[in-house]
Amino acid sequence: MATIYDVAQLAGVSPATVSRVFNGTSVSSEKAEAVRAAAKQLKFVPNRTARSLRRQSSEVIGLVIPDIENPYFTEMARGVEDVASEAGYSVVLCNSDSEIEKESTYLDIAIAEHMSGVIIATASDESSLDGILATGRPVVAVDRDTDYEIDSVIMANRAAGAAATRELIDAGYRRIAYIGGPAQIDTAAERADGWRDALAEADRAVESDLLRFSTFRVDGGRAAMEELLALPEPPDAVVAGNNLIGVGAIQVLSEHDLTPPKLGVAVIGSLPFTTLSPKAVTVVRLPARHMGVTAARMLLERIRGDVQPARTIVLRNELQAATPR
Amino acid sequence: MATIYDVAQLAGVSPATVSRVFNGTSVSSEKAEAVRAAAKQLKFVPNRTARSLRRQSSEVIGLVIPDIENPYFTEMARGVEDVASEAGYSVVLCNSDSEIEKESTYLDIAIAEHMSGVIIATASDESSLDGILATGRPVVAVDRDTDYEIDSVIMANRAAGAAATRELIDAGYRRIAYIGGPAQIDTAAERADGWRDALAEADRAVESDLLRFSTFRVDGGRAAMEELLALPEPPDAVVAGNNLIGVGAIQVLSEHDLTPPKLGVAVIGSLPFTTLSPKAVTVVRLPARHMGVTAARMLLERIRGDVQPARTIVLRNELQAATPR
DNA sequence: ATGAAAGCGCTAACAC
DNA sequence: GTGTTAGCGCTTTCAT
Repeated sequence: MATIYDVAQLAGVSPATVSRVFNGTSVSSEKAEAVRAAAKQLKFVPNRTARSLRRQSSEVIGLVIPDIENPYFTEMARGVEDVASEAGYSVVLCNSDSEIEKESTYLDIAIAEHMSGVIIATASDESSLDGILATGRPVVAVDRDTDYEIDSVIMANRAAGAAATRELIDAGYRRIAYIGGPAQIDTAAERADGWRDALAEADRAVESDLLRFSTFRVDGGRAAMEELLALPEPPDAVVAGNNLIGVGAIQVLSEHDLTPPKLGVAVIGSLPFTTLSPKAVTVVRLPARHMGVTAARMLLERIRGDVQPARTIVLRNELQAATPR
Repeated sequence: MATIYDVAQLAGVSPATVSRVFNGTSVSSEKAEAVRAAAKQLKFVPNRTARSLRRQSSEVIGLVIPDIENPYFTEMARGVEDVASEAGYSVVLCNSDSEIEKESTYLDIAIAEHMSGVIIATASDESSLDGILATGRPVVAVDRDTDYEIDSVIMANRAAGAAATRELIDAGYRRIAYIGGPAQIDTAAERADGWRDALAEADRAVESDLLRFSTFRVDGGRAAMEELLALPEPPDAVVAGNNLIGVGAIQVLSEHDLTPPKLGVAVIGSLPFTTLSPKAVTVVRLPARHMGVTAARMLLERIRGDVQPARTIVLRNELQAATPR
């Protein structure tokens, strides 16, 4: 691997000049040309490690998400990546797997690798950002809000839960259940609150039997749906608290020959790769990519030195209603 | 941020001793204790950048994939990650978006960041690994083979194509189309060869009208399926060259009220998050996670200095047949 | 505008 | 077993 010394020697200049050429500071155009030619000839690639060590920062941003196999998060990752790479930053994707330990390891890596900043969808409300924030690096929370005074981009979860539920009410369903993620995750709780809101608003009883907190994964949706169907008085409709729960629930319904809209289904979040008719299921789309884009922009502003007070941006969701039955 | 010098001073030892404690070389237990105590007190985190610069390597492996939104690749990423983190390595996920330029940027980053090795599903057969291989870093190819003499883990693509097709033949379908990815991507071409094999084996004519090369994405599957249905003599079954093509094709079929098995469908790769009855579609499962696991193990062996000749591992696929109609 | 030189934090010879 | 020291490749004062 060629270094700036090799390039400097070949170009007949000092290493400092080579560095300047690659950092856009003023260099006479002849020397700059010579340096570029030499660099090309030697296939010189600047050593980022050395640069980071010297500068105490690197043009890398960390993106920590709880489930890399969830299309909601990969869609968000795309948004982050597009903005970041546009600005010359690369994105390191870290999968915390919803485990606080893994999450904290990745956060340590972010510090140790001198990453410029971090965008994180926390694994739980126990997640600690103390270490990374102590280094002064900017951190932006996405999807899930935190107790820290940091920028965050979240969804209108309560409104989404209410909109989904309302849609099923309007379609004429009577007993509407709700399957959410883990109760201790705020987004799950808020969406469930929205479900309650909509039921109350329509003067419906809120039966605790019909409220299920599960996992934000397909198997969670499956298990909860099975339980609901086994109830003495099963529901005639269900709100799925996220995309994967929706998939699991619909799978179970199909197996029981209750494919929607036989049993009404509304999903908070897009149904990934669905092969279902879009008319059969109500979808409250969450703008995941947009969330990523917004978070990345905020982070870049902070990296560039913006010091205004922490902002929280709440993204509106879009209702894609099924046709009433 | 505390450095080893701070720790050394507090513990009353030399920086080298601190380094030794953190690298597991022999240090008297009293001093080791003192160092650990000092490190804890100062919240010392070893600076990976400095370590990498010095060691000319870092415990990070790069994983370059062409589509982060494709569950096939994220499933593979999980496999890689599980093995890597077990061995103390972290994984940096890079999305080339099937673009050679992005791919080569990420490869440059891998070099510049001193990553220990790279696992790559190449964007195309034009992909150049010259740069990264010149550095002596191990590279393992996954999913798509390369012209380089490197380890690779690939699927039995031709066999998968044949198995999928054979299943439709056995189920009694007469005109079986094939929708594959871009013809210049080997995996796409090989799977199509399998389709030809199976047709020939059954003494069926191979009509070029029924062979479509598209993209490996949902929209590609949709477009090709629409074209096939618009044919004067449309097919009565179709083989989808990958998971996303399968999703697109089934979407179009559902819209035309031809939901499988009305029109037969076989998919090479798992149908992600499907809500379809598993009986309706033949799936030739590709062991993506296993591919990731295998590739990661091979890479780690190479990183540890294994110098045996390049190996190619071909993974068997599993047939999950639909019930014959 | 350019060069000389110090130093980012760590590791690995090399001495003792 | 432990300390001293050079140096990984780069950026950035400070002179010139």
